Amino acid sequence: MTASYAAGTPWPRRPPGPNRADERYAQIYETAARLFYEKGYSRTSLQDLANAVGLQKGSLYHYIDSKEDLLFGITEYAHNFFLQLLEGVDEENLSPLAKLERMLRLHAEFAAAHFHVTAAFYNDRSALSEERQERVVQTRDAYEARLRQLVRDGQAAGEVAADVDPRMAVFGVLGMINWINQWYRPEGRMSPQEIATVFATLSVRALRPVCTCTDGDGGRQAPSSAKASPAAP
Amino acid sequence: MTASYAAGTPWPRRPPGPNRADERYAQIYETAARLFYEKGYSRTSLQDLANAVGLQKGSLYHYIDSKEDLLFGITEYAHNFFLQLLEGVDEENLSPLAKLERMLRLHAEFAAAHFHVTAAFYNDRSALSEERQERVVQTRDAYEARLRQLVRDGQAAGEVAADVDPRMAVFGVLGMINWINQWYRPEGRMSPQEIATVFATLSVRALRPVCTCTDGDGGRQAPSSAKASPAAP
Amino acid sequence: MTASYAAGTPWPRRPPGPNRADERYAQIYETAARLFYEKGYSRTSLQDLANAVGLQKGSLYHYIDSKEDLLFGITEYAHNFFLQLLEGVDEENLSPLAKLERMLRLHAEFAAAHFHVTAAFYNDRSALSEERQERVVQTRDAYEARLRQLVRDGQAAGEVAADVDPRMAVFGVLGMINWINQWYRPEGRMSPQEIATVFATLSVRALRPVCTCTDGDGGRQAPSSAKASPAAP
Amino acid sequence: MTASYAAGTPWPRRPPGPNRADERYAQIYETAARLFYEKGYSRTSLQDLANAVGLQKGSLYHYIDSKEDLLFGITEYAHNFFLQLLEGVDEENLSPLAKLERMLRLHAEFAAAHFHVTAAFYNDRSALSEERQERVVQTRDAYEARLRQLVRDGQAAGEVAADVDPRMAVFGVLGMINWINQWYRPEGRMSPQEIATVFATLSVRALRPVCTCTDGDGGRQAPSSAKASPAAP
DNA sequence: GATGAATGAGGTTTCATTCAT
DNA sequence: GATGAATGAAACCTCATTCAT
Repeated sequence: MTASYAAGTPWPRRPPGPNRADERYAQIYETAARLFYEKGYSRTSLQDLANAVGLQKGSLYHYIDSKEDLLFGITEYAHNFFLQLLEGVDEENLSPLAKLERMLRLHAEFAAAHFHVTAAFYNDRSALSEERQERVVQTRDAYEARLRQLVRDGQAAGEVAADVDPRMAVFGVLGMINWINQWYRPEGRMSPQEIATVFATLSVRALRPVCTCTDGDGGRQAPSSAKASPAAP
Repeated sequence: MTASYAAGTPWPRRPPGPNRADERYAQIYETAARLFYEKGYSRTSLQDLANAVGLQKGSLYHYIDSKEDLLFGITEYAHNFFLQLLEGVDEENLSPLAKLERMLRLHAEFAAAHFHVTAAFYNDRSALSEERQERVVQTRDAYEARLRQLVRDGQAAGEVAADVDPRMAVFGVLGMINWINQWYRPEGRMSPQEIATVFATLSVRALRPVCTCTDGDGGRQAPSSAKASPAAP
Repeated sequence: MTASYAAGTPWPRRPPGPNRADERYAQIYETAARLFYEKGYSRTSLQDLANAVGLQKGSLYHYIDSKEDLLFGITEYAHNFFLQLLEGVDEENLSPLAKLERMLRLHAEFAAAHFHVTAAFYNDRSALSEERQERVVQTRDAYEARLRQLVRDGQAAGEVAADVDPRMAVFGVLGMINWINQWYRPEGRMSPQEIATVFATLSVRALRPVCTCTDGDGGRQAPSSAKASPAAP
Repeated sequence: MTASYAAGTPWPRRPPGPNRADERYAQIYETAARLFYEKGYSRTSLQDLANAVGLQKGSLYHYIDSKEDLLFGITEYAHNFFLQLLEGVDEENLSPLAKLERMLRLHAEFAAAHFHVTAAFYNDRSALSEERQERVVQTRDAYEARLRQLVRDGQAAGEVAADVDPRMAVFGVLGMINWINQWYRPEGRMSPQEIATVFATLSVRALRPVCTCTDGDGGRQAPSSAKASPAAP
């Protein structure tokens, strides 16, 4: 797997061969992703979509069988990304934390580059059929399990602080990344790759063992630590 | 402001005086928050809500004027929390990073304790009227600005690594926290306070200056740093 | 079972208790039965029905959950009739042919008195869900099997001509009766009971052993018989 | 008219001359008849038909001008049969009851051999234009009138029981025959001709004068007669 | 306070039909 | 002859909301 995720045309096509209608498919799915991002899946009507692509409402049904197909097609894009990510990363010969960092970087880059897609993936999953939700959830769970394992491996290797709770740590770094679609704008200052680097770095810093030396007070003055008792009830 | 956020009955009441119907208001708003969380605001019908509280659909209109009122009431709960958080934290005499850590801890505790509320706040904001959205966004922006300022202050004080981008850092820690509603379950192993402590700690560790000493390998093995060139195109 | 089939209000009611909306239910189902009879189920729109009962299209959904419910409710009327008919007739102490005649008479009377219902039952069954179709078909088959058995019993008792094929005979008499809805009009000359008597009599005459005596020419001039060779290919 | 009805290619053709596309016409009309039989005219879409014949929906319009054309073409097949039947039977020199038996036999044979056609003819007539319906109804009425006249002639000749109501008798025998499409299957035990013979025989037996002699108990034990008072309320 | 009938706008979907290619 | 994109009307259905009781 390369650093960038760019499957050719990710959207479903009905006729298998090359087809001059492929542009329409892409146009429809891309517009749908944008509208779902802007208003939410349920608040986007097919009338909205038809208007945006310049078709009649009914004409959309040449390209889809149901509105849910649109959402599913979009979530499949993300789903397939995670599947590839799961397969790809183990091929490389890296330390656990390096692997983790690599996965998070790729994930974050994808989350920014395809923020419409990840927004649909996370916000409107409940609009998919039970069956389809389960598929998505299974892959998501496998992905999270892989990340947790890397954290544990990193702890065994001394790369990750022993007091880190792998579950919490993974929830935390995923939150950072999956939150990107809430604020990212393509016209913004930073590219998806730059954002990915920043977040991968922040994640690694959060996980690494706490420095205990004295030449610098970074570690000492941390105003509280994981051992700190929780705030008063 | 105390460590825990617990405004008495946060839900709106139409008749201003005390009223034996207050329970109904609370029941309706709490049930709505749960349903919105489970299915999304738009996919939850007032019939669903009426069924869940044991009323007829029409009877709900004794308690609300519109469906949006429910969503607004719920988001107001979060909104008011942020307003209080903004006011409260400066009263304390703490270093910037300590203040930041305190805000994040309170925020995270709220995010877990009221995960239904924060989910509605972030996922269904686009269903509010323009006017109401703007109000919410303004407060959110003020909150984020305050956090960024604390990061910058921390950098000035040497508590926060100089190479941290305040915008990215704040987006990152907010993502961690606002993601809590995606995985938190009240019946889970950790209490909101414990979760809050963990995330506050992780955040602080991510922000603090990188340790450069040699007595310990925490710093050396960081597999990449913020200066690392982004992944290849 | 009495000779006439008159269950009080045959149409479904949602709230179980007595209800002032029962009239509406009856009005809607009766109008639906009439419209389905006139134009067929598929060619009758809910708009047609709404217009006919003076409601808005959407208001019909207070009384039904789907258009198919209307068809199902109507076919249930016939379905229940056949179930009662199956149970009821054996209680009487009659000869096989007398029982058969009694069932056919009751069936024919029902077919005329409720010609809207039987028309829907037979013409639009394919619009019901698979599940519901199967239910109906099972009962229909049980009913036909009972009639065939009565024909066979009649043959054993010498009441029915031995050369009669029970399957064909039952198909024939059912055809007679189920065809009633094609021509019956309530304002016509004959009442359902009169029609039922005529058809029961015709059926019995068709089944009885052929007379072979000579005092009368009834038997002799039958222009062909079951033994006649089929028409030329 | 021969005993079997087999007009060469009954389906309409647009280009009047002979044409290698005739097979397509036949295929389309026959498939349509089958589909209409299985699901009803209104519930069969042109997409269903196109799929079944291996064409695209739009391509059907090379062969038809409208969906109704298909139904009309099919009903015309039956319509023409009845016209031929009306013309043909009087040429023969037979007694009234023999003529009647002959017509019913031919009708029944047609009804079985072309059960798809007769099903469409009777079930979906209401989907034709007013004009076309009227044409069909006129022919049907003429046909029924001819049958009634034969019954009356048979009564005058003493071949048919005097107490038979010609209208009812004709409705009855037509019901038997027109019901055939509800149960006939080509792979069944009996051929259309055998079925036709059975039903013609049953009809004749039902109509003939009741035997009043004593050598045999066929007549005496008829459990009720046309004079019997109708069943109790 | 509560009901439930009724509304009316708008949602997703189907489908016969047209037409440029 | 055949395609398949596109249309537009109309279908079934949902639902927030109103209101007389």
